[in-house]
Amino acid sequence: MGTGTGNQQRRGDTRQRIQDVALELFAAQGYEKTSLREIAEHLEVTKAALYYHFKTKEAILTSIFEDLTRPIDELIEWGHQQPQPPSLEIRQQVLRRYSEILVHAAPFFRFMQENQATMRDLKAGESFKERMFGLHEILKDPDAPMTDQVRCFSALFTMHAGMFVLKDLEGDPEEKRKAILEVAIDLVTQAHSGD
Amino acid sequence: MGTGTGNQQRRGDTRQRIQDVALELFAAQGYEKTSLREIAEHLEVTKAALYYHFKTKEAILTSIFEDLTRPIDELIEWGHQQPQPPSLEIRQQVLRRYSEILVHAAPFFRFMQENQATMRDLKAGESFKERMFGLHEILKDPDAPMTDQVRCFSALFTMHAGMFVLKDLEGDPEEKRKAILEVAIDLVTQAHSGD
Amino acid sequence: MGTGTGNQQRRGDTRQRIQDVALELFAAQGYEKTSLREIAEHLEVTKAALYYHFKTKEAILTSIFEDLTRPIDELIEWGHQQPQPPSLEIRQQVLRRYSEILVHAAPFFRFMQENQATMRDLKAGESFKERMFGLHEILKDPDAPMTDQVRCFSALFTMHAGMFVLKDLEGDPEEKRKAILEVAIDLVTQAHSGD
Amino acid sequence: MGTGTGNQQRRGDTRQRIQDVALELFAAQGYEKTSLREIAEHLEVTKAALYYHFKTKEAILTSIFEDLTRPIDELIEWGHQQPQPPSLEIRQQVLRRYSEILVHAAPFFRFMQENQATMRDLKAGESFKERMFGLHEILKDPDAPMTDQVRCFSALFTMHAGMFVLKDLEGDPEEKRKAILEVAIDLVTQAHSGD
DNA sequence: CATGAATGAGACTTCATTCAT
DNA sequence: GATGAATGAAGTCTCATTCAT
Repeated sequence: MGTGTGNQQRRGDTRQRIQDVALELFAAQGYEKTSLREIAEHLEVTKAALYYHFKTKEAILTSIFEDLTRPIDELIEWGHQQPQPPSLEIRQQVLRRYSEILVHAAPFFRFMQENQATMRDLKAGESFKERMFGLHEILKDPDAPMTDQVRCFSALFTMHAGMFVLKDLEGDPEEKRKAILEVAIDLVTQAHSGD
Repeated sequence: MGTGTGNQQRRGDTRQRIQDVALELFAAQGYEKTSLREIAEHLEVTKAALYYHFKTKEAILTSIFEDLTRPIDELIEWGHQQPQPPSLEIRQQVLRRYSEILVHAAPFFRFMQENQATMRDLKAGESFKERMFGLHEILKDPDAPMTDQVRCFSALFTMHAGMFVLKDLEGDPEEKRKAILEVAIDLVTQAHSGD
Repeated sequence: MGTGTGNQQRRGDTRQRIQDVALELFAAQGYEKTSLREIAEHLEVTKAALYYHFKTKEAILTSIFEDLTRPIDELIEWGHQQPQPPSLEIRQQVLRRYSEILVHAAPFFRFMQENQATMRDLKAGESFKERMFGLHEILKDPDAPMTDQVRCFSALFTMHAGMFVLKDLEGDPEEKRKAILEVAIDLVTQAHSGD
Repeated sequence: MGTGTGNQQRRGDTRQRIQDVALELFAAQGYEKTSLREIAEHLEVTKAALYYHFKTKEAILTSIFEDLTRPIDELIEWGHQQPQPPSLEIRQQVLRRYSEILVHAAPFFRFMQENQATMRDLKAGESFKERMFGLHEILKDPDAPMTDQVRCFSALFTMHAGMFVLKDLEGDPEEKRKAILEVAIDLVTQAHSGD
């Protein structure tokens, strides 16, 4: 707040700071309702500075997306290297790992969840859907009945929606997270046992 | 509907037509990315005409919301008149009815699902969340363990997400819908039996 | 200039006034260096008002172009209805008429002459070239030698360039105009007599 | 060109390379529509590097102008050393030399022709007009009638416009060039003989 | 010789909204 | 019931330019 100092180690990390602030605001207000002016003001930079680091507004989002989405890619890749169809143990581990990923980048996934309409015609949106299907791919058994496939999807979505509900529902967050994961694991377990 | 009325049925139903077109566009592109100009053009009216029927853009959305959301209110009310905690039979019926509601106003619920960020600070958004909690209220048993409560939420979200997935997943739509309902019912059944 | 009045018969003629002011400024400063802000200020309107009447900046130019270019189209059409190859009398008359056209919309043609680079990739620019070729078409004899064809082009360009030179060269404007026309007519006459 | 020098010829000629690329782009797109970013990218340098070599964008243009315009200055100077009024032979030679000059720096003169509006308020633009009048000065006989003076101007402009037409008109380029020169010479010849 | 980072000004454009008719 | 005309605010983006390193 003082004048003179404050913009200390602000050297070379501007790009990162833009991403951070942008995500924060995108998550808080939505993508469309967040203007570049706002982002710039939060950073105490000019709008033009943003354009030095990113070609367009969408590019900011895309870059965030790429960074925060990488763990999912790695999870999918790992999944594909496991024997098919996946054992129950594998499935459960996929969910556990995914839960971990969601928690570590919660604001981002909340954003994705709440801005589907916006993302729909952005390249990043397409990629995200692909990743969801990718996850489903490694969870499901293609020869299982439709209900079991739905269960796998349900497990995924339950965890996503959990993100959104966690905030608005009473109870201890960590306990809720565990309950959600348990229900999700239960779903794939049932999908496995063939019920 | 009558015979021989020609296009005079277009008299006085402008308000309805605005709602229809607006919903169509909101669902297709999102709320923010749909401008009043666009809506007016689709209707071959001027923007000013919209303002004769609705005070603001948000009012259009709100009015749609109120119309399409009424069945949920009725469902909730019905639920509240049943003995508490609800029997399994009741719970299942709530889901069946809800599924029916979702299907009959699919574009609207798809819209709600994909525009959460936008809805968040609109009054309608708040109301929607309330309704979701209302449904949860009549599904859940407050004395059941957390996992069971999550299962009830999961049932609800699975059906919502189904709306979104139905389009992009292979398979017969009707069959998918049934599978989704089945999984949801299964979830509340487990919640009921106490694990 | 007094306050209060001044915007009298400004009813419904805004579109025309935009075109007038725009042409004036485009001619004085060039297309790119004339901003919509400037045009709006000259008219004491907001920028947004311009957009009520024209879809884009380019559309303003295009509309001016279409209005002021029509006489050329008519001349070309008239030319095409004459017997081919054209008699000397006809050729001379084409030039005389063209001279008339240039004088009556001098600022516009001066603008076209001085903003070729800008016009090149605008649709209007293409159309203009077409018209020039159209005029050449009705002036030239396709079987005459190359030099005679060049003479016809030269006649056209001499008149155009005249527009530009008239201002900066000493002498009575009307006299200069006549001299230019005479030289141009001379050129097509030579082209006709076969060198 | 030498043996074994590799790309070290790129040392110290950056200034020249900037001019080359800039002219190329100015000619292709116009001055205003060519940004320094674009120039820098074509050269695989940063914008800031341009500022090491030139003080402003306009300075780049000016420097090009000065280089490519020198032959005209020399021609004018040569013309002024000839007896006045100029003999027909002299006049013809002026045109022949000018034609040569135009051809050797065709893109530049094309640029000048197509960017008159832009050049108007640049110093370079003024200089160019002066040079054109300078050429006219050594071509014309001040005591001849107005039509003959126009003819001299026409000869000049015909050659300029030729530059522009050459591209878009059918026929062998070299043949067209000769025809244009012939017509121009014809014009000054007539101007000389007194109509 | 040249780059990386940033700025200030300003461009075109779109939007929701208003109001006299 | 609706239109024509306009506004004020704001948005995304581009540009020429600067300066410490």
